[in-house]
Parts: sequence; structure tokens; C-alpha cells
Amino acid sequence: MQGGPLVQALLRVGRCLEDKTGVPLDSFVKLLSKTPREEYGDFGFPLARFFGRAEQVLPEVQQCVSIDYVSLSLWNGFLNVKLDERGLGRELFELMKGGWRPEPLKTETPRRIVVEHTSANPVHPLHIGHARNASLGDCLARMLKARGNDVVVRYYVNDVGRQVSVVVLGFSLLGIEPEELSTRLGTKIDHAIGWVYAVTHTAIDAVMARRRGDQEEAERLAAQLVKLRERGDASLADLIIERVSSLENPEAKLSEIMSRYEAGLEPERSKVRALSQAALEGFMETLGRMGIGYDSIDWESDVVWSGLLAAVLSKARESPYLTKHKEALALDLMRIVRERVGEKERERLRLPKGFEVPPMILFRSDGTTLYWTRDIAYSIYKFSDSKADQVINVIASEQRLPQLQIRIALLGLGYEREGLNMLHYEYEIVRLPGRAMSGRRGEYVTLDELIDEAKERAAKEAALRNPDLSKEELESIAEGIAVGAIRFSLVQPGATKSITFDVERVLRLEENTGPYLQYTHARAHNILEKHGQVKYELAEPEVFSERDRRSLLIHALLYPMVAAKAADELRPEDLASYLLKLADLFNKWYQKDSVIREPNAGLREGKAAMVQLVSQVLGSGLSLLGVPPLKRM
RNA sequence: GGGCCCGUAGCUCAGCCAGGAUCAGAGCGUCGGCCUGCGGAGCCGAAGGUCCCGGGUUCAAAUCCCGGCGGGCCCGCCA
Repeated sequence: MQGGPLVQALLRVGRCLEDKTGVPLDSFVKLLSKTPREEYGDFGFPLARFFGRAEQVLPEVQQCVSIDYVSLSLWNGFLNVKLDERGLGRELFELMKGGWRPEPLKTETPRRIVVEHTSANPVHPLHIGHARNASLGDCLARMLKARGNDVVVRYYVNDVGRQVSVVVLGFSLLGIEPEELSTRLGTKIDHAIGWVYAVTHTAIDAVMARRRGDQEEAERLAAQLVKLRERGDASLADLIIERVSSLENPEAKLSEIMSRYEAGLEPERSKVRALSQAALEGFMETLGRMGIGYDSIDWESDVVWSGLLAAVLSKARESPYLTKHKEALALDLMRIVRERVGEKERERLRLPKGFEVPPMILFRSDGTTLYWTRDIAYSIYKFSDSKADQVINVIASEQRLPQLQIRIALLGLGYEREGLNMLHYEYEIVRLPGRAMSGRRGEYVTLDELIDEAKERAAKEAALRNPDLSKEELESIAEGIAVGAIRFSLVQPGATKSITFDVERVLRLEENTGPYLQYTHARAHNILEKHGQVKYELAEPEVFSERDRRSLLIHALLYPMVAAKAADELRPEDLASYLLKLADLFNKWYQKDSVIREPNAGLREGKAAMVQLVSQVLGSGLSLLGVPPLKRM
């Protein structure tokens, strides 16, 4: 029985209601909520808003539902659903005996969905900002998959463009390989690359600032270089700075590397690839620790070299929307909007009314392409390669404009389906106190450091509580707590909230955190461990007459619907708050009622079944959030 | 200047999209309790708020509309 006894019952009510009153099931599910007062029943739906003559049809609906543990009533325009906990319990025990487990309700309209996330540039280590992207993206993918969709997770390696060229230039000025530097600095390779990137980038900017006479800026950058110098190898930093300063035209150097790479010429072709690959391996190691993986790694350079980009560009050249902007070839997006975008499209594109869309420049004057140009081609590829109905791009909201431009460009170039079904899942970036993080200045808190710090704290705490644990067990538990704490803290606030990074907050282990949920799960698991196999046939539904157990039961049984809704609405934060509430109810009950010391066998097995249910819900929900559901901690 | 996001307890935030039935909530912090009970990463209690401000719509507004104010982001031949 999909959804379990409660969700099935509620859906039956919804369907009958749709049948008898025409109120869509969707609206019912959307607006159904817990009642504020017990005497109204358990769930309420504001029926009067949709249907005036409720009194007349109520008996019909009731009869249509015909589930003995469900009764309906009307109050103040609300249709209230009251559950009989004994009937619900009886049904639950029966299901559990048959091996039923709570899981998100499967969708009736499965789609093929691509989720592209993280896609950090291979020029600096992953930092806490990327972690938010990765955590959100991975969580969306998990939820959508569990909902029954066919999900393909992709990572886009941005190895074409200016940024990678900066690192390549930096290494060639140093005359050493990334591996060597990594060894010399004693850091992961992506950290070493990030250091070279920051030093080179800042050195170039400083030189340029000085040359154009911006003394103030030059001094600021010089100060930054001092910091960077201390953080790595001072003599190597000096070498980069010195050689950058002696370059006649650093920009021309970068431009040369870029265009040769785009053209696929050696040695740039091997060099840039190798460097990106090295950084990527560092990323995957970190993401692997976080429990995050991909179905496909897509290289931006492949989009260029495979001819995909050329095909799109030739379309663009023949397009009626081709124009010139500041001497460069561009797409006249405003004209596309005027000619191709109606009210419906405007909404799908999320284009604000009256918004002036700037033209999209397709090429730099040195002939190389811009990232958004390549992104048009890649977008088409994501749809075609995965035969996707929808593509979700998890990208910071600061990129809203270019993302919108890409959607409009797709529309204008004849890729209407792609343009309209591409969703920019926006999230606010993580800020450091007082400032944004900056890869090119080397200002960031790396994810590796954060995990290690969290792990250390967790290990201390876990060792205190579990002196019997082996080193290996402790290690893996601490890692689980660290990952749980970090991921939960990044996914729990709504994606539109900007987060100011605060180590203390992220690593907290108390209520309203990932570890709190993990702890609750471990407690539940512990009871079951001590209790042994649940004997469902002995379980007495009467056990749920007690208030706290009753609310726990009802809340836990709602899980399949909550998880389904969170998935459809792409709102992991809703799942997070639901789980917190469940944990609260569980812990409150736990405090004053014992399972294994319950003398009455019927009640004991009933409670055990309830704990089993809660533990399964927590286990499933935590997995969807990417928080490891630990059994001990 | 234009577009978008955010503004709720000292702090971090939920509720707003789909206005209602004790809707003013949670956590942190503060203060006070609970360790001979299945794990105290827990539980119980107290203090703490003009829901940024001003209008409007409505029988009803934290929620919708308009106008302000404060903070953030974007408006680059960077990504």
C-alpha cells in the first residue's frame, strides 16, 4: 500500500472530494494542514473557499471514502478529517508485518530530469559556498529520484575560459607541475592550484592597476599578495609576482592560452586538461566525503571540440536576431522577447515584466567564446544526451541575468522546448562575515578544512560517550556527524536566504541540527536493538490512545506525503523542518515512556512498532537530505 | 537609475506563494529545574516581539496591493 494508512486515507478523502465537489486533488493536498485545535480533528481543509454547499455533499463524500478509521466533519468552512488511532494502528501493524516501509509517495507522472550542480571552476578548492550548491543539488536529486523520477546528475567542468588560463599561466611562470607544488606545499592538489590561481590573478590585477595609475587599488592588491605569500610558499609567490610584472602584456598571454585551448592546439590542450583533471580529482575526493556523486562529468572543452558549439554558432550567425553590440557579434535578446515571448513564456522564463534584457555578446574580440555562449550549446546537449523533460541548474542567484539570457537565447535560436524547460534553481551565496568569498583573491574557507574541523569536534564528543568504540568506528562516526552537520546547515534554511558563514553555527550539535536528527535516529535504533524483532501480531493498537504516542504516529505516517511535496516543490527545507518536528515529538515521548520496560506485551510491541516506524522515517528522510543516518554516535 | 531577493524575540530563522479556526512560532543565548530508568547531542519551565514603516483591499492581513525605509545581489568582450 503506497503511502501507508494515513496518506492513503487522506488521498482517498481528496479523491472523493474531487469527485463530489470538483475541488482538484492538487488543491486539497496543497492546502490540507494540521488543525490548530484538537477538537476540530486532525487535518483540515478550507473547503468553503472552493465549494459553497459543503453540508449537502458531506454525507456523500463520507460514504465514498468509507474507511472505518476516518471521519469527516465541517467547522467554520473547514472540512476536517479525524482519524481513529486504533484503526490507523491496526492497519499500520498489518502493513509492517508485510514488510511495508515508509517512503516518499511515487509520482504518477514520472519525468526525466537532469540536475546539474556544483560545477565549480577547477581553479581553486571547493569552499563552503560550493558546498551549499552541492548539498542543495544532491538533495534535490535524491528527492526527485525517490519520488519516482528518472534523474541524471551532471557536473560541468569549466575548463574553457579565462580562469583556467590564469592558473596555466601561473604554473608556466613557475615552471613546475601541479603535483610537484602539491607535494612541496604539503596540500591537496586542488588547494595548491587554488593558491597559484589566487597569487597569479591578484598579481596580474595589481600590475594592471599600477599601470593604469590606480595607486589605491594597487596597494590593496599588494597587501592581499602579502597574505597569500604567507599562506603558501613565499619564494614561489615572489617568483610569480616578479615574472608577472615582467610580462609585457599579461592579458595577451591569457588570450593566447584561451584561444589555443579552444582551438584544441598542443601543448595547451594537454596542459589545461591535465590541470583541470587534477583539480577535479581533488573536488571529487571532497564531494565523495560528503556523499555526493555524479552520473556524468561533462567537459566544457568537449562542447567546443565536438562541434556542438560550432553548430549553435552557425545557427546564431544565420539568426534574424543576430546583431552588433559594442562592435561585437551578439544576439538581440530584447527582440526575441518582443517577437517570441508571450504571457505564458514570460512566466516560464521568469522574465520580469518590462525588464530590459541586455544583448548577449557571443564572442570576445580575440575570437574566443564567452561562457554563456558555450552554455547555450551545453544546455541543448543536456536535454538531448539525457532525453530530459526538464533540466535543473543549481546556480547561485547572482547569475540570474546570464541564466535568463541563456533561456531567451535558446528560445530565439529555435530551442523553445529547451529554453522553457530549463530551471535555474537559485540559491544565495554563502558569505564570510562582512564580505563575500573570493576565489581569485584566495579568500575562502575550504570545505576540506571545514569537514576536518567538524570531524575533530564530533570525534571528541563521540569518544566521550562511547569509550568502547574502536578507532575505525569512531573515525567513521565522526565523519558521518561532520557531514551531517554541514549538509543539514546548508540545506535547512530556504535557498533564497543568504547565509553568513559561522563555524560555530555550522558545527553545533544541538537541537535544530543534523546531528540532533542523527542522535534521535540512533536513540530509536538503540531501543530496537535492545528490544529485538518486533512482534507485530502481538501489537495492540490501543497503544496509540495515549496522546503523545498518537501525535507521534500521525506525524510519522505523514512522511510519504511530506517528502513527495518537498520533492515536487524543490523544497528540501520543508523536509528538514518536518524531520525536526518528528524528532521533537519522539524525544518528548522518549523521556517519559519506556518500551522495553513496558510489562504489557501488546503495548510493548505496539510501542516498538512505533519506534520502528519513526526510525524508518528518520532514516529515509535523512538519506534524502544527505545526512548519514547513524546507528551509534 | 532599472530588475530581483531579504526585513518576524538579543541572535539565526520558520510561517507569506495557495489570507482565516489561539498565528505571533522554533532553535541559539539568558535564567531556573530534571542524571539508581531504552543514550542528558535529551526533557520540563521562565523571561523576551510595534511580524521594518505608512496607506489600501477584506467580515478577516505577518500573509494580498500601493508607497516608503534598511540590507544584499545583478545590470562586464569574468564565471
